[in-house]
Amino acid sequence: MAVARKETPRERYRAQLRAEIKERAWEQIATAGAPGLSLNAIAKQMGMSGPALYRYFAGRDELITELIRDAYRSLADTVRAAGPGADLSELGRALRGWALDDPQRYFLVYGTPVPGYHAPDDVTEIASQIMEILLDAAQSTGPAAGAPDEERLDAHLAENRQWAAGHSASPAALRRALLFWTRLHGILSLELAGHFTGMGLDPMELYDSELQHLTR
Amino acid sequence: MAVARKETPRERYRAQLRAEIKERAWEQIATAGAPGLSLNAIAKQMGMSGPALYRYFAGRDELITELIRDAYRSLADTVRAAGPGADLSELGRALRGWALDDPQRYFLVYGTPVPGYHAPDDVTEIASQIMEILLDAAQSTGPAAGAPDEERLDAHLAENRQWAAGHSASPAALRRALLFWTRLHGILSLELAGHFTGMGLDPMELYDSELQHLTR
DNA sequence: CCTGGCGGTTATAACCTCTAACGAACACAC
DNA sequence: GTGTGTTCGTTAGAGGTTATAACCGCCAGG
Repeated sequence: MAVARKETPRERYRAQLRAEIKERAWEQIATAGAPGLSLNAIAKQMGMSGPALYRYFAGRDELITELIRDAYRSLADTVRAAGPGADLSELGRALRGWALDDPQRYFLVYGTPVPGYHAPDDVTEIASQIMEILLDAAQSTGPAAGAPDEERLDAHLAENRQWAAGHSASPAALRRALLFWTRLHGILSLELAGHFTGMGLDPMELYDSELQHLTR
Repeated sequence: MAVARKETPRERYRAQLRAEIKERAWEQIATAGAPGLSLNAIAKQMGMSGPALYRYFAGRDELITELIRDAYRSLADTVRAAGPGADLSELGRALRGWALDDPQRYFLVYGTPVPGYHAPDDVTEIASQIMEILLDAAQSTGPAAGAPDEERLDAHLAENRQWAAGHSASPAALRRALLFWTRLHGILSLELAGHFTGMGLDPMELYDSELQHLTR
């Protein structure tokens, strides 16, 4: 254990209130999306008057950033919980479950960014942790070499692999991890945004097919 | 020619002003995203006072809806201009060019939706026109049958093809069109959102590889 | 005990969307 | 040419937001 000085009641209260604020924020986001989040409404909901929340968050941006951070952490925990030693199939199912569980949380991570916004460092840190788990799974899943029409991409990835952060994955594994990410995100993103509704097809069939193709 | 009664100066003026409002709106969206669009700011920029704009748009929502409509039309025009008779490669390049040309326009079509919002009918009409062009290209591009691991999906698509609106594409072509859509969107969406920045890889290599794989 | 920090309050500024009421200018009929 | 009605733009204002400032009371540690 670390030093972990006993928490003062004040600190406990403060942490608890911050958590409740975030709880309400998630509820609001679930029903009105991130742009519909209102500090004032949260405060009113909690029985306090507007500016009180500024004791706990520097402003709306900091609250949203905190929610994004939590969303990233939640995703990392989810894929971690599927492993270690999980293959891409399990990771894919875990990802889909996480996305469907709270679409707005997914959009907080992978949705339309605000042009000015820049993610804090620890968020990109978590993102690379996720990528590492993905790379582990990708390496232990499929063949180590690619088909002829994948040569060019594999060569590019072999030369530009700094995003893999020293991971020992083969170029083919790098490619699989990357395609896992982009392809599944493509389907999930369109599905959650409702672009499949009315088309009369089951996105899960598409998803599973892609997943099977990635792990063959 | 249709009857096309001569436009009155009033109508001309009105149309011109509506166009200018939309022009300013696009500028704002490009720099601050859709949630940062402000009718007041547009009015001030144009030298009029706030409520004047309500003569031209019923409100912020109608303006945004109109921009979404224009974005869809622009995308449809772009893919139409690549054809007719364009194959998936050309369509893919046209799509990427269109997306990179104005990322926020792309996000207006495929980005995070506002939970309450429902697209008007003519927008879904345009969407199905785009899908039809895609299906044409998909049918004339690859093989008519799928690999063994694509059987299940092809069967599902053969049974649920109402989204193809009576198009005569083979199940394999349906699958190619769908994967063209989801896979390329996956890459474009992540690229435009900046999720590749700092990874040190070229999204275009990934994109081209996927495109080549789709048309092989 | 008492004093400083913390949590909450109200007031206020500066935005925003949107409605209402008014005035001016224009187009059209006569 | 004159009247009349529609349209355009204005200001005023209600009600919402974020955010800051000033103030007050309470709890906690010295």
